[in-house]
Amino acid sequence: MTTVDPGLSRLERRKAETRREIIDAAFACFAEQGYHATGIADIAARLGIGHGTFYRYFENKRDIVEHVIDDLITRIVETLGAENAPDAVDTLEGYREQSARIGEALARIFAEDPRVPQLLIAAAGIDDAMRDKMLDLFELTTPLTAAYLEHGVQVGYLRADLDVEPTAQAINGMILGSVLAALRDPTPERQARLSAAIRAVMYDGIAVR
Amino acid sequence: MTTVDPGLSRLERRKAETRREIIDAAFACFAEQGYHATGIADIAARLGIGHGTFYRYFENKRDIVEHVIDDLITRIVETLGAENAPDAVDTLEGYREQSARIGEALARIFAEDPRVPQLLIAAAGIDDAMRDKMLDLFELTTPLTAAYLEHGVQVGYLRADLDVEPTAQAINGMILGSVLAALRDPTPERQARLSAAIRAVMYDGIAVR
Amino acid sequence: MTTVDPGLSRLERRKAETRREIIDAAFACFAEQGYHATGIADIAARLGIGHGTFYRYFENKRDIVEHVIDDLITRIVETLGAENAPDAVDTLEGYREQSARIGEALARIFAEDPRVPQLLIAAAGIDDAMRDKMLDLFELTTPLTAAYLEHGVQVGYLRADLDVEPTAQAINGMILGSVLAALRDPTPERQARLSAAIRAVMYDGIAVR
Amino acid sequence: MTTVDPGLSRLERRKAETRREIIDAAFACFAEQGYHATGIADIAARLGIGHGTFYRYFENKRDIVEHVIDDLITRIVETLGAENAPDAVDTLEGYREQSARIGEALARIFAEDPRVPQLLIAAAGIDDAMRDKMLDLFELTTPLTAAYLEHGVQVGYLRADLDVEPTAQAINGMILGSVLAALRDPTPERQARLSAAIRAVMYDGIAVR
DNA sequence: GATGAATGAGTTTTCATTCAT
DNA sequence: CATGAATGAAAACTCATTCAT
Repeated sequence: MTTVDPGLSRLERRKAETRREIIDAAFACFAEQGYHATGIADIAARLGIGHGTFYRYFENKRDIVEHVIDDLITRIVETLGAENAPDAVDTLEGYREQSARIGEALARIFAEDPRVPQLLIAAAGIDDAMRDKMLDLFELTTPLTAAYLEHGVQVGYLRADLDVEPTAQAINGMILGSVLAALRDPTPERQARLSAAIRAVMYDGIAVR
Repeated sequence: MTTVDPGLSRLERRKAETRREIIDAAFACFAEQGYHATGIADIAARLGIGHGTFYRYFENKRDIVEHVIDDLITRIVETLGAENAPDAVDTLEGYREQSARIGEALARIFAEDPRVPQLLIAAAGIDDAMRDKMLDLFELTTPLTAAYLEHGVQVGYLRADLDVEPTAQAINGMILGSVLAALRDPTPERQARLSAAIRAVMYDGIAVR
Repeated sequence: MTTVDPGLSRLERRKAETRREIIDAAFACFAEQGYHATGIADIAARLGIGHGTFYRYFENKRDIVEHVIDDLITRIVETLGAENAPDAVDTLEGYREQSARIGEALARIFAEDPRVPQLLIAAAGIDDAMRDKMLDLFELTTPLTAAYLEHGVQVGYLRADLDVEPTAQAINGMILGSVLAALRDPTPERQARLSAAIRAVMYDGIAVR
Repeated sequence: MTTVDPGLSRLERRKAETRREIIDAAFACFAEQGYHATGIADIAARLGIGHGTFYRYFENKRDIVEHVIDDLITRIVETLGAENAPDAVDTLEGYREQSARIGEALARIFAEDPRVPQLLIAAAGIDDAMRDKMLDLFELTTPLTAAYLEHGVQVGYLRADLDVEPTAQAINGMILGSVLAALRDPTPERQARLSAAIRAVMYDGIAVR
């Protein structure tokens, strides 16, 4: 996914490639069996390398899981960032469409490969630092969403009295909920209904006018 | 917390008490150090009992964590159930107040003792069965919330076109988000703002009318 | 089996009775599950007594197995002794009949309750002292058999050049073999054929005259 | 004892060697202290290796004792097989000599290293499967001896009316008895007398003609 | 005297990490 | 540089034995 940097000697390139492979193998192992149930030997075996070799590329087990998670976070953030352009939208209609697009992008990451949310959940249980990293990831999305809201308020199609940041958090909570729901029932129809409900709540609220 | 049943011999009472103490000690250990970092010896040491004694009360490590989590879930569900009375509310205003009350009850459980959400998160990483139990817990709240919505629609103060169940999930997602947010920033002001924002989104939506 | 001594107070009689019951229960447990697989709790549970009570009657696990085995040996030796009367037989024919009778008595002990040889074998594996006790039991039969041979030689129907003691050992070896064989194939026909073969070897040898 | 297969890489050879060493060390430990009293740590310590290393070569304690015993049985069977050639003997005299040779071969195994019979006895007490394996070993010798008898009957120097198989069992019982006797009194004179007595019983019987 | 709750020594087993080849 | 053999810390779990009730 992340392409290997160019301009390196062949050896360095090969090394970076192996690192990549180890990260991918570790990702698969951790997601499938969990962090503690995964042994370094499992990761190495999946790649067909000696497990001593692993230690030439990563310090220790903690190190690799750190990299796996960071890699994952990078991918998620990149995906979000790619779709992210709050100031490119100037009407409520356009905004609704943008919301749907971002939702789809997230679905692509989370629902397409259920190992992704599984690993994120599992990671939160490794230790305090990891749990914090996961919470950070969740919090990190707040400003992204907040930027949209802010823009919408300024342009005038969102309520002027929005408490932007907490509102962004609330919205992201709904997205998180849909990611978790997808783990139990990943049928597209279900996802679509949930996604529609989220947008309905967001834009119209639930109260009768 | 849960009081020990009466009408038992002194020995039986003492035994039930010890079980309770072990569950509480295990809760503390798991929440503070995580499941894997906690040894049976740690739990026993915290209570000042021999670690062999532990095995007189619980089958094994898996057994105790199961009980700790089930105990926790019971407490949460009981709390929710106590505040739960969808048909006791007949106006939108009453409904808003009820929402606030439930939110506060949850805050009492989660924010008062941050070890509770910490443990729930950590538990999700233990194994597949535990992760599913946690997701179940999250899903379990859907019908509770849905019952409220359903009632509100019937009485007429909620929009007739609500897709009730997914909407309930969306709302619960916001609540989950606020629980997670509380782990990072547990200041009451922050919580209050978030809670207010959730209710604002719920009832009014974010769009300008 | 061994009757409880009379002339004791009621309490003493009760105590002796409980000892007997514990020995019997332990015999059953050791024979069925083996010495190491048997816990004191198993023995107590089989009797429906508390396992603390066990220690009022026997020092420890080693103590009980010692008593179980000694009890068993006593029973075997008594059985052998009851049939044993070398000087009551004065003809080869009578001798052959006597052999058959002893063989049957042994079969009654060993074949009737296969737990007996099973326990003796298992006991030999407990520790050096026990193994020696089992070997002692085997050796102990040598003088019994030797007495018969001696008598037969003196009376004149057995070969004068018999090296009595080793010959007795050889004969007892055949008996031991038949006990072991009975464990694998306890059908009476098989036992009868083996018993007949032993007597044929003993009295006639295998060589053509 | 069993030589390590050639034609292997140095590492493979070293590995096979270590396996052998572990089997030998385990043999010594089991024979000296018994199966249950022997810890994996004892076996490892005797070799000066870490006890984790043990688990690179054998699954668990049961696995190693299985190998130790199978190894022992193989050695015994090979020894018996090497001396075994029923049809190479055509006279009663040759037959008697052959018997003596086999007896000596067994004595070499059993009497030379008393740990061998000790281990076989101890093994019988490990569990049901092991006890059966030991009884199998004893039974396995029946057809070997029976083949000799059969041949002798056909050639004509053994009684035509022999019930061959049970007779073979009876003879093997005598041999077993002598093995056990050797454990208590391993003096060669004693062994020689017993061996002579066995042959006397076999060929001539004990009765006066 | 009976009981069974408590205890902890002792064992097996796993696996991250090191390092000689 | 890759390898996997070796290692031992660490953890779960059992059960004989003690002793307060």
